[in-house]
Amino acid sequence: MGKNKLVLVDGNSIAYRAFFALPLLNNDKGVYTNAVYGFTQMLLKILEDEKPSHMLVAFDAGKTTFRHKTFGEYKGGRQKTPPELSEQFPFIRQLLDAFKIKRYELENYEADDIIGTLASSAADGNWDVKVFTGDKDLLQLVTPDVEVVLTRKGITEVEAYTVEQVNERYGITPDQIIDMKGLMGDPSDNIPGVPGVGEKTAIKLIKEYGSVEKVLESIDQISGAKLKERLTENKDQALMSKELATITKEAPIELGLEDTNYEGYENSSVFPLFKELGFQSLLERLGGDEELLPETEKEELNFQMVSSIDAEMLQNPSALIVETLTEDYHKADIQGYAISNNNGTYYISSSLAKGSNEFKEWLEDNNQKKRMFDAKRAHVALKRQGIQLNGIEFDSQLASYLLNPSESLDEVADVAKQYGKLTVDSNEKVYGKGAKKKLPEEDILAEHLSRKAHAIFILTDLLADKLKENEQSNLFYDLEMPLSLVLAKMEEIGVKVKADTLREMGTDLEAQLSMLEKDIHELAGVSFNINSPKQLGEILFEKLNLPAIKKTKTGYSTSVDVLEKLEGKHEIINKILIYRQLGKLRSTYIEGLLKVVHEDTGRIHTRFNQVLAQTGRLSSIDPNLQNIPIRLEAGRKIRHAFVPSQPGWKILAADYSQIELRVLAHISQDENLMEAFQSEMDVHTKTAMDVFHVNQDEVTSEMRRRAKAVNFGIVYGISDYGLSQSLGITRKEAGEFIKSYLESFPGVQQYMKDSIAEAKQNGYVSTLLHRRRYLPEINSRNFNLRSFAERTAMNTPIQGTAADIIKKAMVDMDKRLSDENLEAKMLLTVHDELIFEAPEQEIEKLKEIVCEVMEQAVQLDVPLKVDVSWGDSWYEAK
DNA sequence: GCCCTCACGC
DNA sequence: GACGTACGTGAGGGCG
Repeated sequence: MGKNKLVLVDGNSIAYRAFFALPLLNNDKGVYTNAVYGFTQMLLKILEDEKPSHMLVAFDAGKTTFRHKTFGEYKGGRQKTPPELSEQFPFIRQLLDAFKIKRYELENYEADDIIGTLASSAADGNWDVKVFTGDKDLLQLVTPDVEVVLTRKGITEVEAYTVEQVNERYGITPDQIIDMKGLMGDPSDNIPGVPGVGEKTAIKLIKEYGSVEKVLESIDQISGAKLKERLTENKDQALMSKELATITKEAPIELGLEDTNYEGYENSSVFPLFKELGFQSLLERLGGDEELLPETEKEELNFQMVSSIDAEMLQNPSALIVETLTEDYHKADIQGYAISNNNGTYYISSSLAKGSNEFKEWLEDNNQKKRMFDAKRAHVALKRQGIQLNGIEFDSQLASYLLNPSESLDEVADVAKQYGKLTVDSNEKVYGKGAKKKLPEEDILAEHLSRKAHAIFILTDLLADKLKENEQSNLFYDLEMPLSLVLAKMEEIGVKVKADTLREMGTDLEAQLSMLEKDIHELAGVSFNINSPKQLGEILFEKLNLPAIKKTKTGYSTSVDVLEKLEGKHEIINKILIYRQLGKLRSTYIEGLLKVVHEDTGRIHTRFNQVLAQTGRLSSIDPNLQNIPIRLEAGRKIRHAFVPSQPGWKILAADYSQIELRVLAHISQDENLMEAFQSEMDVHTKTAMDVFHVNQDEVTSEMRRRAKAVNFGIVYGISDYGLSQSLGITRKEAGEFIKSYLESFPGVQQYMKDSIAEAKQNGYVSTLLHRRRYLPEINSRNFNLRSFAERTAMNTPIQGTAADIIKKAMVDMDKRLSDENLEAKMLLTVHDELIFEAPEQEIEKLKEIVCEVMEQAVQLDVPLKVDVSWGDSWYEAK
């Protein structure tokens, strides 16, 4: 017989976590629901992941407990539970009842004690127990049969602790947790401990002596006069603290393990409560699971599977679906079409479409307007069938991205669900996923595509109105829509890559790597997989006994910053660093790129994702051509392989100089920063002068390096912690740099304040061209979430405006190239850089045009500056 | 198939 | 005082 699975939940703790992790949501009746919502998410996750046979949620009861007899001030000074949370507890109880989950509370005892008692009574070997809580104190309950799962961040991100993991994290056994607390105390429960003893000292002492009692017996042997004195003076307090921290396993509870038996819940009792609370998304989440809910009625849609194509279908305007199943549309076949317009909705099979010249002409007719979803995909797929798609009036994927970039809207179903009433099944539901993905029967396909087409036809007006309301119509029609076609063109052209050059570099790397591997294995005295952080960590920190500087949640960290700190301590380190660097080049850039070079043309066709990045930037996949190495020479050589596609042509690269800082100068109107750009100063030197209060000729290279990192931080919105990491200094020092920076650039400081205020006021921040990013967490009472939202509020207008500018330059540039009848082709964009190929005789002209177009893309109050270079490869164009 | 760590670019 | 900290994509290992 299998073991019983008992899940015990610390109800108060999880409710608190949920409350502080989520913004203060309320439902349409004005009742706060954030804690209930978070609690529900956690419950669903537990039921799904753990599938418990037994389950119970324990709550604290009343204000005083048996511990108050020991120590009257126990939990003293603790802030009162916010009323916004208190009022949610009745709903949490209702929720548990609806889920048919047992709940329990006991006068004079805390939830911990109920959990401790039940967990210990389940120690007969027939039970697997999991305890869910946000309170680290409960780690004392861990045994080989009992795991404690702590919430990490948000609600549903958790970390399970076994005996080994407690030991790994604290270096002590679970039952020594109470000894640790006895010495260090716990401010949140007002447990005093021994003054002056914190976590580090407590662990050290417990590791050495085993328990509080043993420590107190051995005070004489302990080094440090001050510590001795404190331990001596606070003996009783230490013992009492340990007692307070100890969870009882003998609470007089009136229910036994069998009473916690869990048999699942019924939608009929859960759904009405969800509805009352306004948990629409959870309703849908459960509703989407066919096992839990009978199929929801889809509204009727009249569509025709047509056998011939005629004018009735080819209306202006129409919604058009060009269906592809393969993710990479450069390779995808078209599986079928659907058209929806005022006359009706029609499914057209791909074979029928292929034979119809009328249909082809309609697709290519710029005057026949098409409403679409991801038009770039259709454009590229059709191009390979010899069809030039024209007349794209509206791309609802782009529109919904502009309306809210944080919604991930990968397919028509997502947008339909969010904005419309018409039900569209997800592609996964219709086609399956992974290895099982396949075309359904044709009538199913026909209905699916028809529903998509119909949804798009209806959604277009709705989305267009919303864009107008947001003053985003220009952004949509004049920037993102034309840009999608420019990107389609760039992707279709592709960039020529010399596979032979890559292969030669690969052979060379191979030789170096095998030598390094041999050396590393010899130095380690054993053969192991250097690419495995786990094995590498064991070799470095256990076998070779090097000091472990940092841990990840799964083991030792072996990242670059850790290894760099160990350089000089052992010969092996440097070799590992080089091995890593070269290994990355081999796998990601040599092998990775070779895999995607098109056999016939020798070109690489990336895909730019125009609807993903929260800031408005583009991203690039399959392959990512926006992270080709440049910083280190060994990697930079990869760029030798990127060459013009025709003899006599050159590669030309144009990049904006300091575009983000120029944008910052413009937005903030900071006089000091504007002056720096107007006088064409080196901005990092200028920053160093102001931050370190020195003259230009006193700026050392170290000062400039630090100033550059500060500017980097400003541009990317990193925290003092982030800056401290990148400079290898303390967080305090990093904080002081930032402070000094903001004093030197008061306009910037004011901008930062204003931007946060704007986000609080409107709920979003925006860029020069009205791109938006919503920041609901800006008002969160969770420090982390709020801080993150604040940094985002400061940073997104800067990065997003820079993205606006280069996108505008791309659209303008595409037009200029054709107006001037140049053969030059735009190939790539890397955030602040555009890459072209052109016949050598066009280079001079191209340089001139590129500079003009990029620098004049928008008018700022500081000049935009572009650096251009060209050569026989991307490497030479530096 | 999914998660984690690591590493590359801006 | 907590907590984990710019945005992306991709490779490899290790687990189920």
